[in-house]
Amino acid sequence: MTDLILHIALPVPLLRHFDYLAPLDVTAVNVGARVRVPFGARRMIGFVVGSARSTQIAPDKIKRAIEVLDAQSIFPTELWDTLLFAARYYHHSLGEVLASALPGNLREGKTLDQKGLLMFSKRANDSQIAAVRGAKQKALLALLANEDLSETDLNLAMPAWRTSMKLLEGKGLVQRFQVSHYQPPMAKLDGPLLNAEQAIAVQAINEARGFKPFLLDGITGSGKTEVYLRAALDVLARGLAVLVLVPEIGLTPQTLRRFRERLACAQAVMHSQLSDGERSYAWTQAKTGAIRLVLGTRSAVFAPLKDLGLIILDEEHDGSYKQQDSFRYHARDLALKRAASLKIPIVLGSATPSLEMLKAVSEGRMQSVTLTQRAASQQIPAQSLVDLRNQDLQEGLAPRSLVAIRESLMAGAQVLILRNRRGFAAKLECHSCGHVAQCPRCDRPLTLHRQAGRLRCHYCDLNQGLRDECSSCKSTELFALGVGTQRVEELMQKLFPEWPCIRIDRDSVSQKGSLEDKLDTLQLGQPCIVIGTQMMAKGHDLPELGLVIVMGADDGLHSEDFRASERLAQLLIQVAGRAGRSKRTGVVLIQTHQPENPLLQHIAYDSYANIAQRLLAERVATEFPPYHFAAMLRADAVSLLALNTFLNNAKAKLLQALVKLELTGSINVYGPIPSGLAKRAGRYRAQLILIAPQRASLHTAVGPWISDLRAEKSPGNVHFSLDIDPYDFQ
DNA sequence: AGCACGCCGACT
DNA sequence: GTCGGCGTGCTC
Repeated sequence: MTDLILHIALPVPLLRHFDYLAPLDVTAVNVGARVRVPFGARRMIGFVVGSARSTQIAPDKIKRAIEVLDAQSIFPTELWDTLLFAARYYHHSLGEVLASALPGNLREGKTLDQKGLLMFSKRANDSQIAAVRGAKQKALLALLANEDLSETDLNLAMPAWRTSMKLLEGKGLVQRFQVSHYQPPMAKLDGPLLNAEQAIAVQAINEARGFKPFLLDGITGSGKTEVYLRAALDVLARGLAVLVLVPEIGLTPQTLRRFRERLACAQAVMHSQLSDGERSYAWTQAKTGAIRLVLGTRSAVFAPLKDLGLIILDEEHDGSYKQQDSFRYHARDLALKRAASLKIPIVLGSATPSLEMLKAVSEGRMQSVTLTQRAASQQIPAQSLVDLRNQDLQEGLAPRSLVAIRESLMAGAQVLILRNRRGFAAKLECHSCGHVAQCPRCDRPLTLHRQAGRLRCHYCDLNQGLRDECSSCKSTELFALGVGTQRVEELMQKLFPEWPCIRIDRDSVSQKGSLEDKLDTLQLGQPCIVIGTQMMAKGHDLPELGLVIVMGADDGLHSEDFRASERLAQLLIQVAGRAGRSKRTGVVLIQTHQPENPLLQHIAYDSYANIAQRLLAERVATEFPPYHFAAMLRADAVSLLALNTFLNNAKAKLLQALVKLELTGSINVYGPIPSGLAKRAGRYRAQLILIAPQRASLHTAVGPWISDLRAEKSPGNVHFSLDIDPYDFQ
């Protein structure tokens, strides 16, 4: 009797599996089961991807697996198929892909049995409650007054509740316990009447059977969520489960609240801020079918819901669906793949759909349903461009903007100053005519290297000194674009000391619950100034917002990133939607040095549909996605020389391979291009960009190429990764 | 990715 | 004399 050989995928960045002898007592294993194995000097959890009776591995090298952890595959078949596809498509290690689809507990080999969810129960009488001093502790006791609550409920009800809960437990006023099957208390309210467009959308989705992708193209305030709720209701009534994806953690509590109010079924959230216990609980309960609706961010696309009948993905255009490190998957694309694998409908919603999905609609691969009407009380905000040329700016703000801010505050409205995302490489712009220094050969903006005092082209070797005057209008007032909005907060405090100024960006809201706290403050409606980045444009309701000032719009017009103008259009239209939800008529002022720029003109005065058509035509002409297909080899190293040597070598290898594969000319290779962002953690970064008219030829060439690069030891300790369908071209 | 093995500088 | 720096090589 020969030993059973197991093919195991391990969570290491190696594009192959490893063979092991099955444990002595094991005669059969299922594909997809987890296995504990020795690997070098450590132990790891891997996944069975196959088995055999013989192996090429020498008998003295092969090791025996320690134990098989699951009798069955830990993944539902349909999810397994999607994960296999993803590993192939993104040229990523299967073991890492499979591990990334599991909650940490299960990834580390914990057993699948349900140990239950942590619940909290009040054990205090009225006199004890009266003696409690802390405001947060009092609030917690009030929440627990009539019902026991789970961690999930508490996260929803009160940010940063854990410290106060610990104190209450210490006094014996609260007790914790575990339950295995928790049914949260659920109300079921009737929804509002649908308008005609919503009714058509709901009917189309509810009648769909089999794989059927919908693009729900609805302007802000047109009631997309109501359509999601009705579609979910129908699917749940048929005994099937629903997966809802949103781009940001910040959007989960308010969205979950709406789903909880309306749908009577067990629901759970899945996002990166869950504790290990919460995460594996939600995962396991979804798998057994106890939880019927999962609401989550990017990684929830792997939620193993039993009898999944509908996927809803909100704000489809949002870049946060693309993972930006290690396993660089796009949750929207994998959601589509999963829906296809399950043969179920999927609804992608947005007020500003991505060009990829608009192209799919035009080719008949996706059905478009549109919502064009707003709820009656909401008005479309007035947008206009503020000409910055030759203006006397204060920290980048024009006199007209400052006047508008004062007027708005005096009228009792809130003001949002939106800074475009940072991280664009600096450019040299003329304050007099708005002209940005260009490379004469490549027709692309030159990058300003301030320390060196040089202007460089990232697409050719042009490297010139700074000019004293604008090449277009001879003005000598030149300044760096892409810098200089940091001190807006100080200026606001100086000019408008009687009104509070709130800064909302990654740094200021990194603590748990801090964003919600700030948003709650804003919803109270007191006039104030908010300085925020693009996260402010996402979904939050600000009823007293009367004025939005957009700074740094020009950065989006002069970027190496071909997607910058699409993103700028989406950002500005989304933020205008925030102001448009206001009870007052909103005003949006877009500051620019190029008021004649056609894109800005269209953003300010035209519809997104028309902008998108123009951008699509541009992408055809420039041979960029979605009409061509892209991949990117990103690399970083301590030494600039090692970095460029590696990328040049990689480029040469690819070009050689194309000759061998008779694919010469079918892939354009650009680079090495230095990353638009400053070097990070002391390492220089650069990349090669691959653009091909056919997806197939790109994948044929890239597969062997990346394996080759991995096999070859890179001198100078160069790190690299492959990004298929990159979102960010910086 | 880890982790071990291996060959050169400032510490008890 | 040896603790430890991280270069490079391997993992069934």
